[in-house]
Amino acid sequence: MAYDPRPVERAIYTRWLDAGVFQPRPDREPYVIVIPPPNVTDILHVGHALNNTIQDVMIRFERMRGRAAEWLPGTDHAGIATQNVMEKRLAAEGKTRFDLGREEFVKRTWDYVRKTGSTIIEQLKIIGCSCDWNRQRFTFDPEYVAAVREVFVRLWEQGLIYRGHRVIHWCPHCLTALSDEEAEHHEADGNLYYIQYPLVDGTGYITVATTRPETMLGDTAVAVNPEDSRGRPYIGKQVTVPIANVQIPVIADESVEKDFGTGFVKVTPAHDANDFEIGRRHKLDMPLVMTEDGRMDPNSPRVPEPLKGLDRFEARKKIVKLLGPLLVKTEPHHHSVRRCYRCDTVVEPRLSDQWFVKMKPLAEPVMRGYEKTEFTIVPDRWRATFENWMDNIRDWNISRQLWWGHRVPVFTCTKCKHQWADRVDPTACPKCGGAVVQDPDVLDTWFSSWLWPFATFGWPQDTPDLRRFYPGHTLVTAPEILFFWVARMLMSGYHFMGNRTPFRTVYLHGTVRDTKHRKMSKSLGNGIDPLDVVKLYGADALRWTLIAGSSLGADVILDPNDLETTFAPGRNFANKLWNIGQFVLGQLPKTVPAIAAVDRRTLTLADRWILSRAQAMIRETTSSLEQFRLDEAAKRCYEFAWNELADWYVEAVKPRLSTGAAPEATAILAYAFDAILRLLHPVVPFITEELWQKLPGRQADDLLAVAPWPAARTEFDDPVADREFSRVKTAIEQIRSIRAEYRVAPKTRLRATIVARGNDRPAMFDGERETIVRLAQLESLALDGGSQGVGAHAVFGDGSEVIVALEGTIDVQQECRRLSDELGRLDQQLTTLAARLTNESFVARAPQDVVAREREKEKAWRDQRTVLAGKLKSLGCS
RNA sequence: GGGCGAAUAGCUCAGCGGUUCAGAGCGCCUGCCUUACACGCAGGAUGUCGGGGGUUCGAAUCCCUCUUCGCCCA
Repeated sequence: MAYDPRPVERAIYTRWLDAGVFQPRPDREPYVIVIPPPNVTDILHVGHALNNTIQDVMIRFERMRGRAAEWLPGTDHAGIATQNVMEKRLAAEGKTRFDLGREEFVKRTWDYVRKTGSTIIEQLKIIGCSCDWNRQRFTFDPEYVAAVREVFVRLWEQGLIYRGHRVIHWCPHCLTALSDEEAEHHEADGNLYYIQYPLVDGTGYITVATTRPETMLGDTAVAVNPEDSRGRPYIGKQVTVPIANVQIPVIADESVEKDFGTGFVKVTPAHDANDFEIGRRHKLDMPLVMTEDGRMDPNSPRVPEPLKGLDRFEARKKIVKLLGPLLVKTEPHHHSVRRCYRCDTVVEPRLSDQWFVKMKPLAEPVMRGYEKTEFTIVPDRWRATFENWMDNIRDWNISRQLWWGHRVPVFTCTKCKHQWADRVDPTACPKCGGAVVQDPDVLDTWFSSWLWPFATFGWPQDTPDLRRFYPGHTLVTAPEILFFWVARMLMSGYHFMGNRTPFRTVYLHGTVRDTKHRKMSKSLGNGIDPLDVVKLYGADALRWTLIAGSSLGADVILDPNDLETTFAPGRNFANKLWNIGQFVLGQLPKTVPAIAAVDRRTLTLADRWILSRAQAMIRETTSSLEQFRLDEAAKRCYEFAWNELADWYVEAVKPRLSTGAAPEATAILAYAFDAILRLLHPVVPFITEELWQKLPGRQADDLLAVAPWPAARTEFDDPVADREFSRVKTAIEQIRSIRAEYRVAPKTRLRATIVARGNDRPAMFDGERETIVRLAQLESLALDGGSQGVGAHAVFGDGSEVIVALEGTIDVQQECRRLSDELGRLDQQLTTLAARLTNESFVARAPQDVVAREREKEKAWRDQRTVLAGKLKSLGCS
């Protein structure tokens, strides 16, 4: 029967919730993760699933290790995104936010958020996230709002917030300013337009090159590099801007690139950040020629009649036409264009007044802490990127021209113009008693989420939570928001929390992409809905596939068009685990001896082997998780469960179990299965919990989610058993291989002989005789070296050999070929080995243990060769 | 223009100086419903580890360079 996760998962999650196991236990050392808060209007996509599964694996691991695991969940209010959603909804009613007015708009948004804001939170539960739901936070919780305001006022008082008049990134669709990080670079194919500006003195023209002709209406100069000899005769002269029909000077400025275009560039200080700097240096006028929504400003005297109110891209086309012969050349030009990260609209650089945070004073303590490794970034290839950004940090534009957000707490007196930031809304000017107006803008959403690691625990109050859970331990997120969020959290943490880092490790995971390596996105329609996957194959299968399929920091490639193939690894493994469980549980009596009570002298080789393998698995899995190598941990468990426990041990003990009198076997089976369930629990929590509940000896309120993490028992380490049982496996595999090669029918039982080399080998094989007979489908197994008869031969690495009796079916020719192929392969290996060992430099310069190992290898191979050659001779092969 | 990363089996990826190291999963081929599992079992095939140069006794693994792709920053 195939495993059906559906009836299991929901019930298990409810049990965990009822038992309260997701809350941090008292009196334990905390282990803290704060969730990267998803947007309150978001629905779960597979990127969230990856991000949160990684966090869940870590938190479950540490919880089982006995830590007070605190995984704080929540959402952020997502200013631009949420406002966009609301405006779209209003548009469906044929309305705009301006029809409603600010107050009503915010009220409606709140209604919407209250209704739908828990969607993504509920979805996290479906994929098994073990967050501390009692401490769920929202960046608009009253306490959080107070924290944001406190931070703003403190920064204001510290002189770290200022009003800046400069060119910023403006989104004409969202109608707000954006920070540098929110205006994303995109490669684009455009044109470079060469335009002639006539000299006022009538002596000719100056040709400028531009990618954005529509901005020429706002030109206030033409600039040329002072080093550029082509420009010298013209500096100081006046030219006429075509179409706008205004006269502007030709100036010299060092920032102009001589190699770009003609060497002459137009300067539009109000619509280009570089030009703004030129304008400032030369005290140029800075006229805006576009409206906020990206149309040519009808009220600007520089915009001629036919262009008034025209969209900027329409205006570009029209201007190109109007220029006529003044447009001397158009050439294709590949360049980078900034787009709004929320709506993908091409960003318009725009001169305006905004609130900025001075970043240098905030960045410096972080970098000091970074140098002292108070926090680390994994994988560490991101270090360079982080350092570069921090070292070249630029001030942060925090004002947004939105309605949905934390209102900027800056107040201005209408009478005396006094301006200040306040913790409470003032009723009158403290200086003159005049009427007061508040700044209409709101704060960047990141200006609230950068406080997440401490504002969620009650800051600025000195709460017990804050004392206990700050600083946290691990932050798990995508590299895309390293600057947006991670760097800024570090800054706020060091600044407001006594120079202490908010977390020790920043774990940056990869991006989920489709098979064409494109980021999954709604607009491309190449996304995978994690809930579809859960419905089809279960949350465990989803989690397994994401975790086992992505190594540290690597991108995850999934095929949205073939969920079956994509998630087969997880589904198959869950099914396998389930069936191992069905078998094991079916075999175990009501009470099973504790592993510590087992008399080790009575154990078989297979028993000792699986116990030894279990210890190796415990150590390696634990160590991999400690190093954030979740994929390695998952795969190591897979290997034990499937390739060691199921394929070999379970098969080996079946006969003993069927006698009903093998207490050691049941104890070992129970122990090994219990261990694998514990180690796998962080990755596949549902199925492991379900199976674990059914193991003998469980109390009604026992839960795997809070069961102790296994510790390796050194008394079961058994290198001899590891080695010897692998010989048994080899013997079985060789016989199976011979069977397949000679097309022996599966049900036919054969006689075989093993001629064991080495003093204790015969006894060792004798001890596992039953296993070999059973798993190789033998009729009998001789170990005395006699009665070899006619048969197929194989020689192992240690010189032991096996002969499978095949009277009648044996083909001597084929047998000769098999064995001489084998001999040829060995000879080739021996040749390279010999070359190495006769190489004086190797013997002299390679480490002694390597040389010794090579010598041993040579001896073993020679023995093997001798046996093989003898075989060939006795068969009469030429 | 600067920086980072990737290139290994048909696909998705491990391995990142020395054990038969050329691997896993999926796919493929052959044979099996062996009473836990056909989402399975057993047996197989498949790669000049992107090209070229170098360092080393020894290189998928380190260095240089080229090509292709991706990301970040100007």
